[in-house]
Amino acid sequence: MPRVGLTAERLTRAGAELADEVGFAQVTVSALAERFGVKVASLYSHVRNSQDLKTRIALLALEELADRAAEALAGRAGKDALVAFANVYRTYAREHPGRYAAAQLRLDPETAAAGAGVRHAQMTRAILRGYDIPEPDQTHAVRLLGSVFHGYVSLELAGGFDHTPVTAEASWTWALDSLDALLRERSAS
Amino acid sequence: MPRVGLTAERLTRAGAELADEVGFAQVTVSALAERFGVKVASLYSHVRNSQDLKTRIALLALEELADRAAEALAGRAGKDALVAFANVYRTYAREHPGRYAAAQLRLDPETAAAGAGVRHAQMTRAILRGYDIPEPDQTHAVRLLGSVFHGYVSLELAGGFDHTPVTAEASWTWALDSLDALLRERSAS
DNA sequence: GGCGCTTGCCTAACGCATTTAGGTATGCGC
DNA sequence: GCGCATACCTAAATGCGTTAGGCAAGCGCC
Repeated sequence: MPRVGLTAERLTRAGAELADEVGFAQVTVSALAERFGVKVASLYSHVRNSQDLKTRIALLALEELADRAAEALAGRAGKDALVAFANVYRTYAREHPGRYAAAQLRLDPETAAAGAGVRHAQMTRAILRGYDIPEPDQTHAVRLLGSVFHGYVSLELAGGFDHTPVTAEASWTWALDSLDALLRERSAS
Repeated sequence: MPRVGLTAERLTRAGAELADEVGFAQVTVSALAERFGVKVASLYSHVRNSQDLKTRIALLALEELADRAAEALAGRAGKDALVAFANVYRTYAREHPGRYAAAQLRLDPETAAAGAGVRHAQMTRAILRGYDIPEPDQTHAVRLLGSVFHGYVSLELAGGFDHTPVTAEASWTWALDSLDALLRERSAS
């Protein structure tokens, strides 16, 4: 019986792919073992348990998202940065629905802090630099942006925007235009 | 062995309570049977399977939410209606986190259409009557409102707004003020 | 009050996922 | 070519979901 060469990272990546294919909730130790042509128990040498595996996938997704967002933000400011950043989230969720669902996993605070969570917070705040909004409004604005991005993407992914002549694209653009106008309104200048 | 008097409705209500106590994901046929002091198989006379049970809980939550929202909207218009409606969602999610999670369950289209989903859509649109927004902007606005409500509540419930001096309350009020201003801006008048 | 019938709840059994304990053999370093 | 670490295995326990079939509770009827 040849050695497959499992590692925690390979399992995590394969788990992420599996999540995109069949949904994060359907990611199971058994399914992953089958995908590698290996017995279930073998995975427990590399991953503590099912929860550990899911946490790793969540952290991978958060990392990937943060990387994409950082690249999108580079060299942009103002509305340009806002739109680019927002589109990273939306595109990632559409391309990788399973990973996006994984990123929503409730992590215990230390795990979240150790991961890319901090980078996300910093980047959202960075967008607002172009709008020059004083505290505490800046924190309010960070939360509003996060809510709109996450809320819109969730509802769209859940199919909430189907069955209407008005496209999800158009509403997305409208929402971003509105947010931009709103932030300019709240600017200190 | 005395008859307990199980019905689908009693199971659904108990399931909803259980969801609020331990989380929707932890609502299981076994746990529910134990709560009634009854063997697991007995539930299958009243509920088709685990999925059916979860669907019933989701529909109950959607119904309750719609009822509360309808009551909040009665006799209100404009920003008053907006704030009241938004607070119904937020308060419900805080009081009944398990039920709120249940309401997010992916339902097949016919089930969703038969339930309270339509009422929710109609009520969100009703809020906008006070702002007199023409189509297609009205649809865009409906989606933006839904995104903010759902997104904010989700993030707050996930603990995303802890660990800062700025309270979640203040940001919520700020967000609603901003939405009101934005909608007045887009009004046809 | 006794009779039968519906049906609420039961026991028994199977399938599948998770997890642990302990065995085997592979292939790297010497 | 040898030894050792360890990658992967078998075996077995546990727990949840689900189905099939049985017993008796309590209602309706006389």
